[in-house]
Amino acid sequence: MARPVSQTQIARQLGISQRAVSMALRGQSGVSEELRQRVRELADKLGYRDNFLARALIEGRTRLIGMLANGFADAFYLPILNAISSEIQQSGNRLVFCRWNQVKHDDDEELDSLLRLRVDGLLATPKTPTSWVGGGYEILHKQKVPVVFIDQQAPFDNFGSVISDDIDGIAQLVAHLKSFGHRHLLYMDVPAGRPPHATTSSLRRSGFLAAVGVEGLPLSEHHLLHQCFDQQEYTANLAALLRQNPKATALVCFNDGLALQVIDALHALGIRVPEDISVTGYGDALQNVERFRLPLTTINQSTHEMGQHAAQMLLAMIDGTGSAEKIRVPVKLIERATTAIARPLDHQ
Amino acid sequence: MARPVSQTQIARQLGISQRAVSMALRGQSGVSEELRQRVRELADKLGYRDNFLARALIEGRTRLIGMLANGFADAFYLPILNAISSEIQQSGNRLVFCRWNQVKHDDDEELDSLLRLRVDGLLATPKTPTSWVGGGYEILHKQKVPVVFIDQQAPFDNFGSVISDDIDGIAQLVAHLKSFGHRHLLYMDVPAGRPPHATTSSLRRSGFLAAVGVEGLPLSEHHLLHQCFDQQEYTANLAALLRQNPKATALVCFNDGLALQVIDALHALGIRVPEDISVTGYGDALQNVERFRLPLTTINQSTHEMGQHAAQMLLAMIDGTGSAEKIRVPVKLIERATTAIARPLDHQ
DNA sequence: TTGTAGGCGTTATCAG
DNA sequence: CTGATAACGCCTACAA
Repeated sequence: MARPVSQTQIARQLGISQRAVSMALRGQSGVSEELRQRVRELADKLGYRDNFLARALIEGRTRLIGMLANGFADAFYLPILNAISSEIQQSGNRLVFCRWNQVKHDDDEELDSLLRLRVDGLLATPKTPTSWVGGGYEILHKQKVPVVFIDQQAPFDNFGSVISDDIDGIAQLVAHLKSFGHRHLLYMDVPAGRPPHATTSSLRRSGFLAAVGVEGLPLSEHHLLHQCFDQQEYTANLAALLRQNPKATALVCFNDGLALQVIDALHALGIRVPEDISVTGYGDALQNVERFRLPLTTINQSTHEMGQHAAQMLLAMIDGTGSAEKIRVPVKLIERATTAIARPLDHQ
Repeated sequence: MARPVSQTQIARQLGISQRAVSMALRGQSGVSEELRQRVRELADKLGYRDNFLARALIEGRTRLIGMLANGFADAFYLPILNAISSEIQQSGNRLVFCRWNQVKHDDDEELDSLLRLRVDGLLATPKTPTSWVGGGYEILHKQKVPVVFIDQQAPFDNFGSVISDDIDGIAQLVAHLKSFGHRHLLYMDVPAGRPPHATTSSLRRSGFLAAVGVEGLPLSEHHLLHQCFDQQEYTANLAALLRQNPKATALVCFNDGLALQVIDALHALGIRVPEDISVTGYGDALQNVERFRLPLTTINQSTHEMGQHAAQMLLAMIDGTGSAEKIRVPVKLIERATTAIARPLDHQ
């Protein structure tokens, strides 16, 4: 690919200065109308396009927005990405999409790469490091690059964040189950402290404990089962948990994906959902869920709005009309088919 | 956001030339080891990062790859996007994501914006214009920007393309239905010539006609029903079509999404699937489809591979180790629950 | 109305 | 081994 046409080339062909070309093309005064015509014509003929990089170098802004996320596999993030790409594009900026490094446990490489690109701002669903200090995010923080976290608490004051109300969501689920007569609930979690879900995981777990307390329900010593990705093994683990908690009639799962795994395990154990045990998901991330054999009762997180909020906040931070806020988007319970009136069952 | 540290600033602080800093940081010979140390230390301390824009200006390449697509809503493209983002990132390039303009009927604005950014290459699932000449794509063609089309025939020799074998896919569906004893098939299409599906639509429709001929099945005069997005209206249209074709026992749908709509319409008419009428989808784009009440028989298009092929081809075109190819990815029939042995039914 | 000069942050080509 | 100096494509002063 040969180098594209530059203003200098046009100027040379016309025997004029490069500056005249620049002025003419941008419609600024300082060039005769006649010369402007000639410049325009030649530019069109040669297929001239202004070089965004060169301008960015001068202006000190690139109109590039970094977007860091865990790929496009998780359906939960799709409405968020959709909203974001839409907002960013409308604003005349461009989205540089950056995937999580699937092996490393931080985002430092990706952040470095985005920083070298001189993005004007960053939207991120970050991996959660054990500590935010000393890592790539602290560099953004110090350099005052506008950053908005999505689905993750902001670790610095000058970072914006858009999260959803996990505590309230879990509370709604627990209240819902209680209203169905459930008294012994168990919480199904993802592996502790592991990305991608580290923050929401701890929030929902503690939210569960709090909600159970508020509702005055008994709390089992073994109220929690961590996910493992071998379905056989998970089924065995779940069987053991139910044996330890024979009165349990409802399982509150960290998210929709885990809920599906739990339901499969229950079915493998010959336990019916929701007749024998109720199950709840979280996120309402499953597409076409109303077509499922067993549509999941879950919490909807208004993901599209989350994306919109995040993009708009970031754009406002960049052009100085707004500052970093912490936005908490409300959630709502979606009652479908995996929860029902409690019917105590003896697991043995 | 203040301007980030530059080599010149480092040089000034150290009282040396900017060039020395450049050499030192890139580990090139021409600088004493001792000076290199001092440069490195100060650079780290100041949080120096090389400016990609400046380098791109000189090198004439940006390591930016444009990706033009219709957002993140259509599940069919997600594995493609996933594969692409993965490949691009591994290669040390970055993806600039560009959404379709939802109102215009061409991609010219987006292409212009990408061209001004000087992307090194473009991956696209383009809108299909009535003519490729005179539009934005012809400009890329003339300027010899590496381009790979996905799920769309390439209109120029120097464009690569990765498509899947629609003709064969439809043929497999027709053969499958015939083996179940179906003789009267109808084809359900999307609105003619309308993006996003213009090309695949015409391919599948003609593939259907061809396959029906090859299999020696009768072809009704009214073999086709176009999608409309009002479900009420669509149901009425479908009822009319079935009245015109009382012998029809199988409906071949343009894609999975349409198949779902068709199934809903059939159910609204009190027609059972697959007992009364068999329905096929296309694309295998539905997530968790095995959990549906009615898992769809469909054609799997190996979307992940399509993305990989496209990205790898584009990267090879960019670095000159490969050229534009036309890749046709094979498809395979996935038999699930919406097709069954034909049982003629009188629709009246 | 036009041209010249300087700079944005880099790399590359020269001399010294 | 080092330091000016000129690109890259563009913009903004300033001078003509």
